[in-house]
Amino acid sequence: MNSCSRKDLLEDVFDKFLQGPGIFQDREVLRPDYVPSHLPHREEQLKRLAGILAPVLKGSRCSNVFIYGQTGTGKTAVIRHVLDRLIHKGHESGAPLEACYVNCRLAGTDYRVLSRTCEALGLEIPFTGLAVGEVFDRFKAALDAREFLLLIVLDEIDALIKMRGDTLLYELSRANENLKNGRVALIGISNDLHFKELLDPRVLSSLSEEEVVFRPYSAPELRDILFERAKLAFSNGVLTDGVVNLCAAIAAAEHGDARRALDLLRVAGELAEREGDAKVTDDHVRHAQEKIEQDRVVEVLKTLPLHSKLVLCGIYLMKQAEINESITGDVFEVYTELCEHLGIDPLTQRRVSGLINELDVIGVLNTRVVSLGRYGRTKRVRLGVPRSVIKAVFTDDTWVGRVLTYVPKCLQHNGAR
DNA sequence: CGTCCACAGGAATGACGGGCGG
DNA sequence: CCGCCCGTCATTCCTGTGGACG
Repeated sequence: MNSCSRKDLLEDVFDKFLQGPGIFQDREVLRPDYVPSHLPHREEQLKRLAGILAPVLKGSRCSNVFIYGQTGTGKTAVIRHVLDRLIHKGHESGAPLEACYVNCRLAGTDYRVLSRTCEALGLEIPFTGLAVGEVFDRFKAALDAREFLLLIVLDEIDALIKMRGDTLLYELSRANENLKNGRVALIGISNDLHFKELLDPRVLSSLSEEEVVFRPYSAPELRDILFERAKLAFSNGVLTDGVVNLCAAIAAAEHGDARRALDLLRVAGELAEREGDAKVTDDHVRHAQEKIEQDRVVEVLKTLPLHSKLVLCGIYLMKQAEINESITGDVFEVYTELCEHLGIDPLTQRRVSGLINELDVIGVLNTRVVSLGRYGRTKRVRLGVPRSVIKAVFTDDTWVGRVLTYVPKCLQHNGAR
C-alpha cells in the first residue's frame, strides 16, 4: 500500500517530466563545453587569429600567439572554432597540418601535457615511466619523420607555470631550432593577466610574437549571446526577453562572464522544469543565482580538510551561543575542546590561525585584524555563510557531525566579550 | 607617553606521501 | 621496482604591532 502510493508519486514526477511543457529543446547548448558555430562579438578576435594562423595553410610556420582574458570571455571557444576550420581547410588543400588542444590545468604535469601532444601525432606514450626529456625526444623525432606542422594549444597555461615552472614552455618554444622537417607553433591561453611576469623573458618574447586580448563582454553583448543560445536551447515561448536580460545584467555586473550567464539561464530553466512551470520567470533566475552560489559553497565545505571543518564548526557553535564575532584565541579554545571530545590531536594555534586565513580567502569566513588596545591585537572572525548551510553539510560528516550539537564548556555559563 | 597584551604572520625546519627518473 | 626528490602540511621560534590603560 505504502510502496504503491510511492510508486504513483514517482510515476507522477516522471509523467510530468515527459508530458509537461517541455522547457528545453536541447539543453546541451547551454553547457560550458559546447562550442557554438557562431560567436557574436568576437569577430575581431576571430579575424585576427585566423590571420595570424593562416600561413600554415601554405606550409610555413606562423607566429606563436599568446591569448589572454578572464574566464568566460570566449577564448577557448574562439580558438577551437578557428582551429576546426583551419584544419578542415588544411586537409582540403592537402597541407601537412595537425592541431592539438591541451588543458594544462587538467593535465597537471609537464609529462602529461607532452604525452597529449604526442597523441596528436599518433604516438603511444606510457602514462608513466619515461623521463620527460625522453618523451620530448620522441616527440621531436615523430614530428620530423612526419614533416608535420603542429599547432599546440596550451589552455590555462598559467596554472601549469605556477605549479611546475616554465621549463616545458621554454623547451617547446625553441623546439623548432632542432627540427629539420617538422614545425611547431604555440598558442598559449591564460586567464591571468599578470602571469607574464612569472615567465622567463626569452620564453615570453617567443610566446608572445602575437597577442590577442579578450575583453569581458558588456551587458548588451551578453544579451545577444544568450538570445542566440536560448533560441536553440529552449522551446518556443517559455522564455521572456526579461529573463534573458536579467541573466545578462547579473553576469555583466560580475566580470562579463558568459559562462556564468549561460549557467544562470540553464539552472533557471531546470528549476522551472522541476517545478512543472510552463515559463521561466525572473524568480527562477533569482533562485538559480542562489542555487549556484549555494552549490558552490556546499562543495567547498564538503571538501575541506578535517581540522578546517572543526575550526569552522567551533565558530558555528559560538554563533549558536549568540556570539556573532569571535577572536582567534576563543576560536582556538573551542576548537581544542572539540578535538579533545573526539579524541583527535589538536593543531597548534599558529596553524589554526593559518586555517582561519585560508577559510577567509575562500569566503567561508570574514575576518578583520583589530586591536583591543590593552587587551592585545587579534583577529575578529565571523561566519561568511548561512548557519543552515553549515548545519546541512556537517550533519552528514563522519567526524564533525558528532560535535555539531556539543556545547563547549568554555561557552556554558558566560558569553564572552 | 610608555607599557604591554594577545595575537599576526614570516622563516626555518621537520614529517610524510606520492610521483619521477634511473 | 626502488630510492630520491619535491610539494604539502604542520610545528617551533620568532619579531612586529595598534592602541587602551595606567
